[in-house]
Amino acid sequence: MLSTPRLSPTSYLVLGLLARDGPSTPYALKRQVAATLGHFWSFPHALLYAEPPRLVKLGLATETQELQGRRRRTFTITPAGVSAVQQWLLRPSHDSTELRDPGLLQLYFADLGSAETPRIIIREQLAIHRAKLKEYEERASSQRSVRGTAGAVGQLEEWHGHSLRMGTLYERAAVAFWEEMASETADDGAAPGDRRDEPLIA
Amino acid sequence: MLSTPRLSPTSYLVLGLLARDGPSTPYALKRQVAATLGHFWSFPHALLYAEPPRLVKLGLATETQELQGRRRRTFTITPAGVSAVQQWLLRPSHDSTELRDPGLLQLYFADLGSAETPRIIIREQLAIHRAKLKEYEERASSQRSVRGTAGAVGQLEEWHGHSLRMGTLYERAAVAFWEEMASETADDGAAPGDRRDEPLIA
DNA sequence: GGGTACATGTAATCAGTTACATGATTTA
DNA sequence: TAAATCATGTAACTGATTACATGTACCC
Repeated sequence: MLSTPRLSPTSYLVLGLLARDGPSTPYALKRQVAATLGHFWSFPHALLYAEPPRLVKLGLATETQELQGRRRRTFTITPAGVSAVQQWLLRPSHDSTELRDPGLLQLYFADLGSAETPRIIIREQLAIHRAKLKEYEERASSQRSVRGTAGAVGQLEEWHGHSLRMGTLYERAAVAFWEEMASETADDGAAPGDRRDEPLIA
Repeated sequence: MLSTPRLSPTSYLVLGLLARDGPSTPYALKRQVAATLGHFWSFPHALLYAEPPRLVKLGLATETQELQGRRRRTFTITPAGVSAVQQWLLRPSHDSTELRDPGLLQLYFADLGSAETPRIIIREQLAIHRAKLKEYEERASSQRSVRGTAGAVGQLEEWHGHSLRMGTLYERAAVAFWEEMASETADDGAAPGDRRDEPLIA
């Protein structure tokens, strides 16, 4: 397989799902994504309808369509597709993580607002990230309890769980970050720039 | 100011920089971004050339161009632009953080490769994130030492520092995550799915 | 004075996003 | 059977990415 013109993360997402779950409709992909990576890496459903046809054009998948009823389109990965994923798996992604946080962007510009602006932003973001963290942790504990009754889960689910674990760790870091911001901005009247670093021996 | 048609994060980035730094060329914006948010939220330079003209069309900025030499284009924020930023600052961003990590995507599909695939991915990602973390921490400590000699820095630089601090926290979380993955995959022969959760009392 | 790195910009493409639209199923 | 929700898809737009291209300053 000579280098197919650069595939995007979206391409590999779709290829990977097709490889793992077998022939799928875009809707099935959507479901799968929403339950896992979709929590912190959004792939709007239109993307998952648009990507498979691209893969077909590249010979990495094939398409069949129902003739009656919903006329669902089902996509199947080709051997070329499988080998594309496998090669990609072994090619280290040097593209670094994109951490696109609108709240952080606001904080970055907080000095352009009024004196209360930073506090408002921080309070909001703290609430948002705490909620998200809680959601992750609840999901994790419900997973665990299912496993508790049913015994060990397969390796597949375990890998799925990993992505959420990263999400959890990120949210924990985010909560810690915003809490730190909150304490620096606590209304002792001092603006963040006024304090010393390491005010206490850590 | 009636609702300008939805502005993107990029719009606010540019508006914010124009508001803070005064009239700027796209190149100046590029420099500024590269030194701060650009570390974890990429804004390719072409974007920073494309966005200001959009803002001009919306009446949020104005443009002047040198007539000789490099014919640089300089953009200035308008009062409408300033008020747009300020309103945005007070409107909580409910859009949640996008955490787009290609390495994590690979891990998610690691089971599609060979038996060694997970280990390879994990090793690579661990190296990458450790390097990035080190870079952040060195940058932070050099900042501190500058401050140590020159006294307190302005509030501006402090806010700038915040974004990098979030970057640092994220990288720490990432390193912790990949280390955890590494230890789960340590070659005791067990695949991750085979182990119990909480094998030891933590 | 020639090379190298910085500075500056545009054009073409393509991916991602929003919006729209409708068919099928479930539930009240 | 009406309402609500799930399922399925397309079209239009526009923002993001890549690639190209050239000018200017600095270094040896």
